[in-house]
Amino acid sequence: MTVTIKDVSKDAAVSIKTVSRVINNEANVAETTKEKVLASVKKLGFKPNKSAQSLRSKKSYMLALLYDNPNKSYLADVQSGIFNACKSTGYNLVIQECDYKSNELKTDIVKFVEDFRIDGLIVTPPLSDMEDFLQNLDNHEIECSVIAPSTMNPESLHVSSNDYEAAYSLTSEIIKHGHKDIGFIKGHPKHSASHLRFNGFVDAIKNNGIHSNEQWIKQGNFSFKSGFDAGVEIFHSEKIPTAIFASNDSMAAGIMKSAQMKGLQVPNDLSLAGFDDSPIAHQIWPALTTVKQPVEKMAAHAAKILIAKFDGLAEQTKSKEFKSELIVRESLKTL
Amino acid sequence: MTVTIKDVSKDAAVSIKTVSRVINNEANVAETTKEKVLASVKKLGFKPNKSAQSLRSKKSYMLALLYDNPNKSYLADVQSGIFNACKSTGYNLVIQECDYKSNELKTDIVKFVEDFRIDGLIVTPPLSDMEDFLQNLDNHEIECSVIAPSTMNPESLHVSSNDYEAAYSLTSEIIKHGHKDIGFIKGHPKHSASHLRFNGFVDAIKNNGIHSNEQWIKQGNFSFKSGFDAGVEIFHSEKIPTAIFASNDSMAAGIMKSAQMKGLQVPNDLSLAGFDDSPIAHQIWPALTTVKQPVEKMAAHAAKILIAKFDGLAEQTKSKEFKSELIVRESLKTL
DNA sequence: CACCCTATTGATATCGTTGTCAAAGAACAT
DNA sequence: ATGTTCTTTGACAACGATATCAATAGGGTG
Repeated sequence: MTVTIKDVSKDAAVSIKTVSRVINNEANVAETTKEKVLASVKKLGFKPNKSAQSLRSKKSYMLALLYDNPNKSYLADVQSGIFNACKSTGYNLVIQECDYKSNELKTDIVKFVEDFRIDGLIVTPPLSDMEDFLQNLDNHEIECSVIAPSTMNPESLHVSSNDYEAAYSLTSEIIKHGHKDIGFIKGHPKHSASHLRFNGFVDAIKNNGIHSNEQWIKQGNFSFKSGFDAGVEIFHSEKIPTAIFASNDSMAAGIMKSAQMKGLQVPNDLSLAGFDDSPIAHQIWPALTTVKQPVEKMAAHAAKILIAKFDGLAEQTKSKEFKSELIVRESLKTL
Repeated sequence: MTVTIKDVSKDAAVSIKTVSRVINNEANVAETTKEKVLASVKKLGFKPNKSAQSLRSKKSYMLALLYDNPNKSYLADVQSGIFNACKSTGYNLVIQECDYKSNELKTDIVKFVEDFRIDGLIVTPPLSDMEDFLQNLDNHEIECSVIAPSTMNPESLHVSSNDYEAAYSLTSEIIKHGHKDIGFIKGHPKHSASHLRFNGFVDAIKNNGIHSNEQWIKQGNFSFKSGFDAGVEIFHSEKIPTAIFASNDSMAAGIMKSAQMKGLQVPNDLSLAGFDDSPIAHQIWPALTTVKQPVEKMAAHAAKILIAKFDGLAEQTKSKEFKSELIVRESLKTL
């Protein structure tokens, strides 16, 4: 019925151990033997039994995605990227939602990994920004690949994006459109991306000789509501900015709502920019000027380097920084 | 180190087979023996090894989610529900993206299930509407639980929502607000939900003695763009409706954009309603009147009844219809 | 009391792989 | 020719659970 390693070994007239060596790409197998075995594998349509491999080798062939991020679109992209990377590797993905504020987080995750014998973790913000959490994983010798960590340990596996540069260039773009009175909504303080984006904004402002108004700089948390609230506050002040840069699209949408409720027209009375290019960016009117990160590619790469570490692939799969892309849409007007 | 069934059997002074019987809830184990074993299991913190179970019992303890749906928010909710249902059961979820238009879909999925020894499938729209696809799974004796199927075979496992009733009552609500000139944007023709929603609309219109204008009824496909295009067409006609009911929120957002570009104010010049209560529904201004389905709960139930079938749980977990909730927001105005 | 039946329990084979270790052969140095 | 090392290969045990089937104990029946 189902074809096993034994069938292959008979067909190829070698021992089962030799077949095992071939399918695991082990060294010291004669080239001719290898070909013979591979031919039989193909002919019989042999697929190694995951459970048996897993049982004997004490590997689960399962990666886990750790997240605590309410952004569904981001999560979907991350997942999609990882799945694609896993597709032909024999690894599977399980998803684990976390609570980054929980006191038991560290022990819970260690327990989770041990209970399910997870081979490796892929960690997303804001968990990727928690030094002690990552350190704890390291102490327990749990392999992981980190997406957008705050500090990039050259030893650890990670992928990052150029948030600082992207925020800098988006800010410059806003300035190029003639804006001098620019507000900024910060992201969730626990996400390192928030600080990178803010720093990019501040430096661009400074280097263009523009003075920033503290009243127009508000703390948000990446949620629509926090953007809305920030907007309400800003539009309540005596003088309002001509442009606002929100650290993500949800908050930008929140600002747009508060502006429209106040009777302000975007972009005529107020220019607006977001970050992430989430679906909402082009589903509202006017569509948002924003920055698109290759989230899916980043996640795929994070998975690839993790798997490469397990399977010892010689490929040049290393930690890497990805470039974002500026997307200028209707919400930004030239003064 | 890791504690096995052997350790438990020693500790409880019974055979390993008896331990196995207890952890699998098999019949014919004396109550006292059972308690003794469970005490040891707890004391030692024993967790059965998935791979070993899987190898011997020829079950993978893996469910797969089949989808071909661009709606990330819907997908995230479905996943989330399934994960919650799996949490304490020992089952894991793998996600499989499909192309419902592919000719090889049927064979690909059968191959996928056999290769990975998937125990059961959870099928989402539009795959759940493809009779022959489902029939093929049945022919291959592949277990599955279907979310929102077009025809509800009482033998099959499924969960459904009351799309027809919800559309009927949302339409009635619009009418109650004084609207008589109402447009409708149909959803993707391959989704049975599209027809249910349309039928609900049509019947509500009829039963309230209102005449529908064919020009205001457009075919969409659930995408933002199709809504936008439909809006452009409708607003191009000599007389425009006072309200439009779009079969989902994305399309409603598309209409809103086209309305705003045409200089029409929502809800003053045009009332709008969507369906799904996706994030965008409250992230645009004015926020959308819509219908919220308990997607997460539905998906969780779909997983539960599937798992119950495998594990033979006696619970009253059966196919079930879930009720939707009407959410009235700013986009609907009383004339 | 002998007999049968049922409920409970355990000894052992088994699932399909990889790990261990030793053997055989090739290659090379002495 | 002999010893040494390295490459290639295979026999068999092991991973940790469940399946099979037989053994035992207890209860009811004639």
